Amino acid sequence: MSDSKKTAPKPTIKAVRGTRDLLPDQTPLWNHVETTARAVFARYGFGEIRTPIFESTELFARGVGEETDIVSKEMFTWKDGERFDKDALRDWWLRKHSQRLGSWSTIDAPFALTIEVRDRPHEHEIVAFAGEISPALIATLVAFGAPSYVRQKDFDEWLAQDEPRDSSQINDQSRTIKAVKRLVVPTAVPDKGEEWLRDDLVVEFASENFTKSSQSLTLRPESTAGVVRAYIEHKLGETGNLQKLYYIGPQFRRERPQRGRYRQFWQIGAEVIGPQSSGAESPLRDAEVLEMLATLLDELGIRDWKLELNSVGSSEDRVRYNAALRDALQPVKHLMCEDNQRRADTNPLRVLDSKDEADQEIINNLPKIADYLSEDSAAHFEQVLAALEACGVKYHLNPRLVRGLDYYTRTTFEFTVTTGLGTQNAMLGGGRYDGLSEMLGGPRAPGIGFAIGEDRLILTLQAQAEADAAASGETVAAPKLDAYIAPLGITQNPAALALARELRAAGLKVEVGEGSFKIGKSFGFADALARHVILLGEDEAATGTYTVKTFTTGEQVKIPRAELAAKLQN
RNA sequence: GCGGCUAUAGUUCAGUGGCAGAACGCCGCUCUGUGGCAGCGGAUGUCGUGGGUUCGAACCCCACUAGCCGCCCCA
Repeated sequence: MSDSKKTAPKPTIKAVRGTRDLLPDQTPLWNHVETTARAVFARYGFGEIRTPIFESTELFARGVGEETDIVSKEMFTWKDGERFDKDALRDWWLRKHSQRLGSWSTIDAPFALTIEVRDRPHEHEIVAFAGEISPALIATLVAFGAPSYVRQKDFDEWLAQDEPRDSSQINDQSRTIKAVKRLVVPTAVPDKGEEWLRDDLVVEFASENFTKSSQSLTLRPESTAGVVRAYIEHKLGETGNLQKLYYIGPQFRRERPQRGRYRQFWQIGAEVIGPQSSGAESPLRDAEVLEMLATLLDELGIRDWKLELNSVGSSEDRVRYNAALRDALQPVKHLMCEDNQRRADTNPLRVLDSKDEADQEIINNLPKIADYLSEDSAAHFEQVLAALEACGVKYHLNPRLVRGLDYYTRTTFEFTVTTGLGTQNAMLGGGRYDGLSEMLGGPRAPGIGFAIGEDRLILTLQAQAEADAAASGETVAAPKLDAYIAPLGITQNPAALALARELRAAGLKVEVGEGSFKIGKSFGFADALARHVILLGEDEAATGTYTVKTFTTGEQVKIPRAELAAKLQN
């Protein structure tokens, strides 16, 4: 015992910031939400689409918008397939020095090593000259001509600082060594001396790009862009039909985690998109989507949702409104808070979102988007409202509802709740995106969609359930298995498993105990897990009649094996 | 990304410079074919991680990590 305490414990690995595990006590609720969503979507004619979890970075830059916070600072982006292009570098170097090289230009020159700068994988620096990482060879090369670039001492120090402190860091070092071995640069030629080895070479080297086959990829921060990409890629518009697509899956944004805000979070979303001739642009679609969401939230038992609705107009409307806002803000912006002063110049729309109390009066007197809608946009919005009223879906017009993704046009909306989410009270958001397909290089394909924050939905449901439990004084019990089989001795174990197999085949939910447990302990396990306990001892094995106890009533009966399954159903 | 609060047993938390605790839960026994109740007994642990101050640190200081709250943004 004391020995094992002396060995240094390995550092534990925990779920990374903003991610979490959903354990079996959580997943039933998640599955319930997803099952309900699928059922509702199916009734409205939606089919499921599954798009990749990572996409080309370019997709989000163009779709979501380069200037949005999501794209500019919250994406998990990396270079994939980037390899050091030794040939390209050699060609470059030989070309650069062809005159001086003369006949040398065809030979294999010794190489200089470069390493990736730590934590900045796309920057390289030269550390030593060598074909292999051997101190002897390095020493030789240093003597030969390397000193103008790197000193032996620097290289030694660099190696030393990478000495692993414990086993968990070995991989890190191996990676670095591997990087060193991989990145090989021709820079020196035997017998030509160090005249070749000048600092300007390093500078020039650093400014050249010697990577190949790299592409920038990004974990999806939202799914609409990917769905529209798929719509374009598979030419779904060519069918002429309206496409109604839904998805359920994780999204990734590198934000500071908070309650209801995670770096990996789940969205349930849907998109209605198609060529104009399919009716994709019809206000009926907007209303249908909103009515469907109201139905879904009702069926899930979300009690206090509120639909906030606005129209931000077409992209042309928005340009005009932005200009009007900018003009209106110019004379008063110096009275506003720092954030709003900045927004007044960079993104006037966002001023409308401001919660700064002192600025509210100014904001309320700013031009209203409604006054800048084109006739088409205004008529479209009116028809959406009319259809909602016909369906009896309550909404609140919020002229200050401005959404942060660039692709939104016309109808925008948000469903908020008051339970369980604190200030992150937006549980769901969406809107129309009539120009998105074109932005992604596709055909004209107006659309409307939404994304539900599943994590937030679940938090709300849990908060509601807690409030109910507190009000009624009752606690919700986890559903129990139908039976627990308690073998009374290890010799009964095989028979217990055989019985379990039989009952499970009959559709019962069954757990099997272990014959080495004492009977009291078995009862404890059984009561925690199941509604009935089946005792399996020598008597039962001999007679084929089993003792079954029902925990809720305390009743205990003997049941022949053939009748067990039927009796346990109740 | 910014500001604030927090981190001690499986869980909820107490402990503000001097032997690391309570409750619940857990384990054992009373009790080897009837548990839950009861009685008795037991173990809970790198006090988030790493440094520093101190004779002495869970406690004071610094850094880091993570969570929560607010901002920002969004789902």
